[in-house]
Amino acid sequence: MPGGWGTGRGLGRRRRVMSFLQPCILFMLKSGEAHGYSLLNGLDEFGFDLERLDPSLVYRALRDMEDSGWVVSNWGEESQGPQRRVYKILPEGEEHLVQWVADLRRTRDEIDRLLCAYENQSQSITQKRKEGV
Amino acid sequence: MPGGWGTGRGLGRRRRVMSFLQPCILFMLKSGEAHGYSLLNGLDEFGFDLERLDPSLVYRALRDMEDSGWVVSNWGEESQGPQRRVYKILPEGEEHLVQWVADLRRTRDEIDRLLCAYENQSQSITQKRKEGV
DNA sequence: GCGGTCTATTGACATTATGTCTATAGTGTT
DNA sequence: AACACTATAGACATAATGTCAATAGACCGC
Repeated sequence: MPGGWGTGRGLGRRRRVMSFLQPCILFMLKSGEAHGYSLLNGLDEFGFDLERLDPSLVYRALRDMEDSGWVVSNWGEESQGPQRRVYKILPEGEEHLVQWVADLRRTRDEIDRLLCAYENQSQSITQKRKEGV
Repeated sequence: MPGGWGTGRGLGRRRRVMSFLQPCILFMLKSGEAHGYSLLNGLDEFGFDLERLDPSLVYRALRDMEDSGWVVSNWGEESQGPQRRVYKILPEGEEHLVQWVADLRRTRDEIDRLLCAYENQSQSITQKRKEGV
């Protein structure tokens, strides 16, 4: 949603989030600050296949969220290895996550509606076949 | 999926369908042939807001699906009003819908996973507060 | 018989979201 | 030194959507 949404027609404000990436990362940040690489490795919990997931997507998501004002970063205390940028969630980010969750819930319900309709239709066909119609 | 998916990294093959449009239309076409405008008006059943939904999206979805070989169209028998292009689902379309449904089911489950995690976290915080921790 | 409204479809252009590849850099291992 | 692993960034390509505007027949009212 960088920037705000159009005013015209469309699918309704905006297409639902499917790129789960941002909400998942935001959610992980709720339990404490972290740097990109560790967040990347935590994403398998949400169904991401780390073999395929390109790290640049995660870093981009973080930068975008920082531009949106949902998270802040600073270069972490030097430990070992290369410098790491440590991200922290902001109140704006928490608020946004609440909305995102509500949106995801609606999305799930809509998917469910289609799935139910699909299953019912298949079932009624099977039913008719059983009844010899 | 026009054309096939990349071979590199990414979110894993492809991002899940969220633009529900194509699967919903395909599903409606399962119960009988129809033209764009009537399909458009049927979309409110799936949670689309017809006030906002730009008709061109529906027509484009239909053309794209025809290019993909999932539906065919021909100009309907002249009834009244302007000419209408009548779409029919093809076996390839039905097969594709099956895959789409499986994909949607996975998508829903992944959303559920995040939602559950989110709810559990909020709950455990409330719990801790109750316990005075 | 002209203007508005509803049905019906199309095309062009703009913007956003994603995917893909490559570069850079420090650290530890062999 | 070559390699693998941690860590991040940038450029470019493509796909998915959104937005606008044009076209056209039919019907309704005045």
